[in-house]
Amino acid sequence: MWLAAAELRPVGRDAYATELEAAKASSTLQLLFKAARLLNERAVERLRRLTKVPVRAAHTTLLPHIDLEGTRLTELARRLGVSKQAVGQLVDELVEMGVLERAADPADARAKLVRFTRRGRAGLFEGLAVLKELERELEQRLGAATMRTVHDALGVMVASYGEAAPRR
Amino acid sequence: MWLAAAELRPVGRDAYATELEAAKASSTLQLLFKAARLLNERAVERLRRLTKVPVRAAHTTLLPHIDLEGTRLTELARRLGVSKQAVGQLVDELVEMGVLERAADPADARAKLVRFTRRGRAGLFEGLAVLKELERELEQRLGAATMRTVHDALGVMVASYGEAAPRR
DNA sequence: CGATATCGTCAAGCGTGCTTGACTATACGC
DNA sequence: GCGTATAGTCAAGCACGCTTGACGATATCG
Repeated sequence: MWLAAAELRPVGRDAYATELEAAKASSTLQLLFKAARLLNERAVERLRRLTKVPVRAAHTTLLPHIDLEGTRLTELARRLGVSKQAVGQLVDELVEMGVLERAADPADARAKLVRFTRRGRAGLFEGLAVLKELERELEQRLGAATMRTVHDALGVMVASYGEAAPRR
Repeated sequence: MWLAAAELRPVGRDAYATELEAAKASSTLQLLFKAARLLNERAVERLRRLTKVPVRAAHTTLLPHIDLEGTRLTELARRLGVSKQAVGQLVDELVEMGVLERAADPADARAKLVRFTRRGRAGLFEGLAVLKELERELEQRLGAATMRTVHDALGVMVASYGEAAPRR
């Protein structure tokens, strides 16, 4: 759109040449943002349609941090970098949906272990299957070698820019 | 974390083998989401520190759709796929920050053209510079060839999964 | 001219994802 | 046993990014 704009203004074009150059040079990151947003939308959309569970992005962020034997709320909050109350609400919703359950922690009577229900585990498989399916589609378009390069590059990016700062 | 969990449960490990496989296979997309989130955070953070303008993600989504000669509110809403009222509020904030201004549209007395102020254009340069800087950092880590492969792959992803559905 | 559509704005409200503060129950160190 | 820290919950509230509805002003078409 910037390019189009500049083309409409023959006067002053030179003044914006640098700008356009910069815009073009920066497009890899803009592409990254856009690609992530689009793929995330597609994944959540497919999963919702598949499982009839009104799962949201916040839930899918939470789920991978739950260990199979169960994880304490406080620990989840620590891993996510948010308050335990915030996580508590997400867990409430997922319990309501039949995905998670709370069990007493045998090691500590104050604590409860948040863990998957049988149905939750099944849904998890479906969720992973959805991601896998999207990845297969991408791999068909991109080729295995490119896919691998992209994978490794993304790994480097994540490693370079670190994790969410832990809270309190 | 799934891996660690499975390792703690020697019994039942086979039952989760498929799951773990799926989780590993799906990690390219998870990496994509994480990389996009981290890089976006860094970019907004640097820009804010640099310009002292409390710019948010919603603003940076809006700005690239504003043509240099100015763009109507309705047109911006159409391009973004949201209501004109929503865009109006973002524009209000950016006007308050001194980044944008509203000018009468000579072609239509009902309409106003949203466009950059001088200072806004300067800030835009800085914003692009920040992205460019982040990209340079990445390119140093990844190498030019990989960077180019990633760029093209992201382009394919965006093209494959299309644009935001236009509203009304 | 008049009917109708469009541009921008005012107002109110909602869902999401968080926060802080306060409180109970249990654990643990001295 | 007692003081203090920790796990989870209840409650209230906030910022953000949106929405819908209504309206005045201007444009456009017949």
